[in-house]
Amino acid sequence: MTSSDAKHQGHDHPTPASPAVVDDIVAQLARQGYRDTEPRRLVISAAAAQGRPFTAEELCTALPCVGRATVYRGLRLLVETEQVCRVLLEDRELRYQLSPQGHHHHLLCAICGLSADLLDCDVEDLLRAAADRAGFQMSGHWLEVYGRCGDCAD
Amino acid sequence: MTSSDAKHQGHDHPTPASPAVVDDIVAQLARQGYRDTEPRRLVISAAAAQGRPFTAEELCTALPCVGRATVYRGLRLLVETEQVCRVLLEDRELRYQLSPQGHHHHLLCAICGLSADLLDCDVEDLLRAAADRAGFQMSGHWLEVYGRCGDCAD
DNA sequence: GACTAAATTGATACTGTATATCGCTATCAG
DNA sequence: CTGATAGCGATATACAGTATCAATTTAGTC
Repeated sequence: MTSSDAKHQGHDHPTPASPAVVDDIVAQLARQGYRDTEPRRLVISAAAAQGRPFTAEELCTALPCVGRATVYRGLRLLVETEQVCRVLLEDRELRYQLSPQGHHHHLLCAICGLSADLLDCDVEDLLRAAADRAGFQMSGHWLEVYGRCGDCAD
Repeated sequence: MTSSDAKHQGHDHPTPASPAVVDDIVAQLARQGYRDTEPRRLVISAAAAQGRPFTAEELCTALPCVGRATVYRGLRLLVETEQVCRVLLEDRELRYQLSPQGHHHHLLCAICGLSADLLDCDVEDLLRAAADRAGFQMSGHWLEVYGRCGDCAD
């Protein structure tokens, strides 16, 4: 498995974020007019170090030197610029995860929290057709899939 | 269109709930050991009177004589007994809607809030297969589809 | 119809998540 | 260097939903 794999690593402890990843994201933001600041880099770095979807509060705890509001603002910016996507658990808890690959869905392990990306699944067309039949013009959708990953399966 | 149609009526004003519908739900609850109480009936009646997905707070406002906690408890009970299902808007606002038909998904109009049920869409199998390919054992999913209904389309 | 145990209610306090405010600071183009 | 301003952080606030608990209501039983 490589770091470019769709599956997000299942380590229990965050792995240190590669500086290159952080630099890359900062560069993306700079291209859109956003400044390169220390707190923002810390947020990006901490986000990148998570092995699986994380909550905003978890980042706040991991970054006691960065203000809560700044963590939330940073995450919001990363979502808006599509560097990070939001993941919804079954209990409606909102989590985040670094993934710059554009629109996709997630497989979430209910046991260990591991996330894998569903890249090869074309629900889009199916939904659009079903929407058509109901007289709707589809514009978007929200989909999360829950289950057990290989390691946590019975 | 009949009242048993999958599409929920798009009236702007709540239509009075048929007492038969309320009685039916109360009977379902009674079968499971839940008491027939006045506040509970009011919650059910108000929920049934909504033409489209509604929030818990909207019910609270519609029922000033019923305590907030009771409205929330009533809704939770109705969800647990599958008389009402939960709907998630694009902004993550949680809404509810009467629909006793078991598992299904929703088409939500982003303009007028109208909801239609997606009954003839088999995403299940597609998702399960994709999950399999990723080494996951699927146990559930959350899906909402957004768009514009016939009346609100361009 | 009265009685009793248990379910239910409602006022209120509380929790957790997220945003708004606003004076101060850091960034960066010129 | 320097000024305009994006960004910061401490804090207040907003909001949805749950917990608490004494008082009430229900649904059977006598």
